[in-house]
Amino acid sequence: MIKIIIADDHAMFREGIVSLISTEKNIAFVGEAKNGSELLELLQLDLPDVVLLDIEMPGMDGLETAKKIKKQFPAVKVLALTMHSQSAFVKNMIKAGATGYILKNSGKSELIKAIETVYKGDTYFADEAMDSVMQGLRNNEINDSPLSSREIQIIKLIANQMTSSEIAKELHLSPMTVETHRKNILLKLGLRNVAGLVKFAFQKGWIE
Amino acid sequence: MIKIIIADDHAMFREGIVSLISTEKNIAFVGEAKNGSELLELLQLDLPDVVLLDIEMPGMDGLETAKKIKKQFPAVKVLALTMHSQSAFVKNMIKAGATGYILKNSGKSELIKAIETVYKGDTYFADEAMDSVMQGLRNNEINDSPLSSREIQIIKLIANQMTSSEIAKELHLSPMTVETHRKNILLKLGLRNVAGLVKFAFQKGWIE
DNA sequence: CTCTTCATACCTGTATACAGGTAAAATTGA
DNA sequence: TCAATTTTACCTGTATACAGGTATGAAGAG
Repeated sequence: MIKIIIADDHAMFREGIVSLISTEKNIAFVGEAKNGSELLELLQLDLPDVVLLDIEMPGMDGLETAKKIKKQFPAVKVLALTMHSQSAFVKNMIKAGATGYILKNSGKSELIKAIETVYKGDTYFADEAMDSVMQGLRNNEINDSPLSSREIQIIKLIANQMTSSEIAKELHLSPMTVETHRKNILLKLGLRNVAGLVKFAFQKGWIE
Repeated sequence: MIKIIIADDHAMFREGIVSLISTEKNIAFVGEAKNGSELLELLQLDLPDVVLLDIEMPGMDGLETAKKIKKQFPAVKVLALTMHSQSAFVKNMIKAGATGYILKNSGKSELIKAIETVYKGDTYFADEAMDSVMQGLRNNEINDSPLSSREIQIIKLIANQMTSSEIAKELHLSPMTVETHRKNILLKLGLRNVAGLVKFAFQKGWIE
């Protein structure tokens, strides 16, 4: 019997998945969480074999949560569950310790297969996700490091319609420095311009 | 017996909801669609009472789909199903003919209640959605985006990281024309640059 | 049939962003 | 403590965006 917990901010989705899996005899839900911190609390009470972890969640997101799980409960397998197949998401989740990655537009059979595979200690990655990573590697060469806190801070200000020189004043930096950060961010994320930056920030939930 | 169809691009979510509702004796699924056009095809074969319509879908989105349903099959009730409670989403769906609006982070009981309410011919709107509309009205949001359809089209392309000249090629226009549109958009909305533009587009729900 | 908005296109500038480097403190982690 | 990363800062260009105009044909509303 595989014990699993789901963490997703949408109740309807959680309940749907629980219902969908309920017919499976060798898989049982032992908990539901609507965000990362709630999940970590649950883990302290009862350890599941696998965590179905949504990447996009308000508050502590899937990335942070996965890191903490792997630190505090290394035995628990993390199966990332998301709508996006972008390489940055996938690579970050792998780094954070996820051993599986599937998309919400895959069906029940793939979900179950992924859970069983991850449970056995193997890795399971959706084809679309792997394709995306491969393509990213072909284009991007070296860069896949996540953003630093300074870079995130600057993204937020850019999204607030500020220019580099305004940001420089705000943070008591040289405009050159801000430009360098911008450049590095675009490079790391494989984006072209502010539009991509703001879009990314929105999808990350850094701005509303 | 209430006959319903669900339209959502995520198979996992669709299957989950079908499973969740399967225990209900007075509600039966008669179909599933992964986008708007697939849904319209299904409607030509068999008319359900209620359509559970996800707003965010690739290709023909929920808004367009709802309009077409109301035009071709006015008897079918549309219950909008989404993650967002922003007033722009809600208002647009109401305009498009939806008589219900619930969020994906509400639970099974609310979903069923919404389906039954809409089926009876009444309207059902999630509290969060109505609050958002009210707050929008309290501010100055009455001006239902004074933008023309061309301008909206261009905003979407800008948000897609395209430059003016690329957009010009895409739409078979002069780059100057695109620049003029950009300028007018910024002026109308009181924004400064692309960052503001993309942020606005996100808040309006024009991009995901 | 006017009046208005829309979509189209152009002009002259300046400001800002982007692309390609280099490099050296400061900080962090193993 | 030593290596890696982060944060800082600079340089040289080119491309793009932004600000300030003007203007004309077409479509729609009154």
